Amino acid sequence: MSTPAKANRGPSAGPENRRALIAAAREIFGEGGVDAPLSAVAKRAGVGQGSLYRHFPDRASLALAVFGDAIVELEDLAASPEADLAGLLELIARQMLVSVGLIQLTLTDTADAQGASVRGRMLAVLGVVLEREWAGGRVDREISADDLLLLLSMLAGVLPRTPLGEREAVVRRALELFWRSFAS
Amino acid sequence: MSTPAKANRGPSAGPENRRALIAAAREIFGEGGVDAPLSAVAKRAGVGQGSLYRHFPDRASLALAVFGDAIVELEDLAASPEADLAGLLELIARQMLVSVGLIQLTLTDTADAQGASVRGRMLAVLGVVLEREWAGGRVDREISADDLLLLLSMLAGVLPRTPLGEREAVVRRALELFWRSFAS
Amino acid sequence: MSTPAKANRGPSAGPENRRALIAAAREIFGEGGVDAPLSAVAKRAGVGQGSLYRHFPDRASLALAVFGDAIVELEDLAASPEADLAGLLELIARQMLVSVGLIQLTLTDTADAQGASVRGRMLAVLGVVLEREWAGGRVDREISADDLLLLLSMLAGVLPRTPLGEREAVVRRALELFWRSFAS
Amino acid sequence: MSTPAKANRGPSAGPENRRALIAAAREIFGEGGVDAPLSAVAKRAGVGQGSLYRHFPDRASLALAVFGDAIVELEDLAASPEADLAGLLELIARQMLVSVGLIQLTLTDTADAQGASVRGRMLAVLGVVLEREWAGGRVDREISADDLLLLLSMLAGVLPRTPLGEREAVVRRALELFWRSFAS
DNA sequence: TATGAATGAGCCTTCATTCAT
DNA sequence: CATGAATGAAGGCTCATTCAT
Repeated sequence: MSTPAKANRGPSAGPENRRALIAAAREIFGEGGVDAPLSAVAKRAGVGQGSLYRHFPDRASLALAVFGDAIVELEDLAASPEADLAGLLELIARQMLVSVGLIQLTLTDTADAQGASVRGRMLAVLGVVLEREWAGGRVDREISADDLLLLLSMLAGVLPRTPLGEREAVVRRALELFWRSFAS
Repeated sequence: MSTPAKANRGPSAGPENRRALIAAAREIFGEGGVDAPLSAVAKRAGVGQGSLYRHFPDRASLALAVFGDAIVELEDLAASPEADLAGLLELIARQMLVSVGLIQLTLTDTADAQGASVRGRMLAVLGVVLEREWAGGRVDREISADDLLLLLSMLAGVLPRTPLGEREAVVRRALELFWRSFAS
Repeated sequence: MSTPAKANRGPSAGPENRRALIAAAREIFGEGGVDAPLSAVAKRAGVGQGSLYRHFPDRASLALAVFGDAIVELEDLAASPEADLAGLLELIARQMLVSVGLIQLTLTDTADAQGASVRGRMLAVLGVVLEREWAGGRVDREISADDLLLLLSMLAGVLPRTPLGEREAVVRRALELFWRSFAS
Repeated sequence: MSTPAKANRGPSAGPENRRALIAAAREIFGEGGVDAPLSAVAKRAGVGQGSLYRHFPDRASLALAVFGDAIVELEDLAASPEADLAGLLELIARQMLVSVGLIQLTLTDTADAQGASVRGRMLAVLGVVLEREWAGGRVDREISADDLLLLLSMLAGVLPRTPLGEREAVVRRALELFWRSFAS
C-alpha cells in the first residue's frame, strides 16, 4: 500500500548489473583514481549500493574486475608473434592515460589472492614480450619483467598527482627514460 | 558553550609542540603519504587540533616544515664540491625510506607558492650535482634535472603503496635502473 | 575503517525520517533561527547526520521543506476571497511564533534559486491580499508588498533574540505599529 | 635564556589596550555583526586574547563598551534642545549602517545588568526626544519609547542579513514606514 | 536478489576560553 | 598585568558499509 519501491528487475539483472558496474567503475576510476567514492560508481551504473557490494565485496575486487579487460587486451597483444616491447608499452601507456588505476592496482595488495593473480598475468604478459627482446638483443637480460612492472608502477603512481594536461608528456618522457635503461 | 579543559602546559609548550608536530607529521606522512589525516598528526604529537592549525594553517605548511630539514640536508650535500649524483641519490633514497612525502611534495601543486619553492630548491640541488656529472661525462647531457625529479617522483609515488618490508629493495632496484638511463 | 553500526530500521524508515527531520527542524529553527546547527536537527529527529544530508543536501532545502507547509497555508488563505490583510498577518504572526525561520528565509540569499522562489511566493501572497486592501481603500497604495515583506523580515529578525516569554507581546505590538503605517 | 617573549609594556598599557580593543571591536562588529570572532578583535587591536578577557569578561561587555560611545553621541544630540526625532533617527540610522551591532545589542540580554543599562540609556534618549514630539503633536502619544526601540531593533535585526549594497535603501524605506506609524 | 535509505564514524576547520610565563 | 599559545568542543560534510523490504 505504501511501498513506493522504484524498480527491481529481479535476479535476471545480475550479470547486466555486473557489467554496468564495471563500466561505471572504469570511468570513475579513470577520472578520480582508484580512491574515488564507491557510491559514485553505483550511481553512475544506475545500480543500488547493495548490489555493488554483492558483486564486489571490496574496492579491490571491483578494481580487479575493471582491469581484467585491460589485461585481456594486453594478453591479446602479447599473443601476437610480432608484438614487441615498444608496442606493449605503448598500449599500456594509452591505457594508463585513460585509467591510471590499472597499474596503481598491480602493486597494491600483493598478499591478496586476486591481486596476486593480476600481478601474475601482468608479469606473464611482460615476460613473454621481454623474452623476445632479450632474444633479439634489444633489451639487456639484466632487465626483468619485475623491473618493467616496477617502472610502470612508479609511472602510474605519479600520474594521479600530475595535472591532466601534463600527463601525456610525462608518460612520453618516462618511457624514453625507461628505454635508455633497457638497452643492452 | 564549552570549557571542560583538561590541561594547559602554557605557552612554554609552544616550541616543544611545534617540534612534536613536525616529528609526528614526519612519521605519519612517512607511513601514509602527504594525504594522511592531519588529525592523526595532532593525536600522535599529543597536541590539540587547534594548536596544529595555529602552527601550520594548512597541510602544505606542515609538509614544508617537515621537509625543510631534509632539503637543507640535500642543499648542504650539493654545496660540497666532492658531492656526486650517486651520493645525492643515495641521500634522497635514505630520506625517502624515512618519509616518502618529501618527493611527493615536490610534484604536487606547482602553482602554490610554497610548493613551487620546494620544487625549485630540489631542482637547484639536482642541477648543481648534475652539472658536475655532465662535465665528467658520467651522465648524458640528454638527462635533465627535470628528468631526475620525474624519476624520483615516480619512485616516491610508488613507495606508500609498497609494503614496508619491500621498500628498501624497491628503492635500490629503482636507482639501479635509473643509473642505466643516465649513462652517456 | 569503521562499522560498529547500532541499528538500521531499513529504508521503510525513510519517509518517517523525512517527516521527523522536518518536524525537528521546525522546532530547532523556531527556537534558534535558520542558522541553528543542523546536527541538532538530526539529533532531535533521532536520525543519523548522513540521512539528514541525503534528504536535504543543504540548509536551504531543509528550510524550504520546513516552510513549505507554512507557505501553502498562506497561499490557501490568500486564495479565499474573504481573506484580508489582517487575517493574513495574523496567520503569519502565528506561524512566526512557532517558527521564526519562515520570514528569515524570505530575505536571505535572493540569488539562490529556491530561496528566490520562496520569496516570490510570499510576495505573491502578500500582493494578492494587499490589492484587495488597496481597492477597499483600507491600505495606502504607497504601501507595497515589498514593504510588507520588509516589515515582516524585520520582525522575524528580532524574534530569535527575544526571550520566549516576550515574543507574543512583541509580535502583537509590532503588528499594531505596522497597521498605523498602512492606513491611507 | 630561551624565553623569546615578544613585548610586555606592563600595566601601564592597560587603558591604552582597553581603548584599542574597543576601537577594534567597533570595526570588527561593524563588519561582521556582533557574532564576529572575538579573536579577530584581539588580533586587530594588537592585544593578547587574555587581555581582552581581562578587560571584557564576555562578548556582551565588550559590545557594551563599544556602543557606549555611540550612545554618548545620541545622548549629546538628545541634550540639545533643537533635537527632534527625525534627527535622532537619522543619527541612529547612520550609526547602524556603520555598525549594525549597536541596536542588535540593545535587545539582547535584557536580564544582564549592563545590558539593561544600555537599554535604559537608549530609552532615555528616545524618551526625551519623543516627549518633544508628543508636545508638538507631531507624534502620537500612543507611540512609546519602547515602540521606537522595538522598531529600531527590528531594523537592526534585518540589516546583517541584507546585502551591503542594499542596506542604505532598506534603512531609508524602513524609516519612512516607521514615520507613517508615528503620525498622530 | 536488487534496491536504496540509514547509519555513524571520521576528517576538517573554527572559536571561545584558560593559563603558564 | 599582558601575552599569546594551548586546549578541545562544536559543527559541517563525506563516505564506507549494512540491512529492511
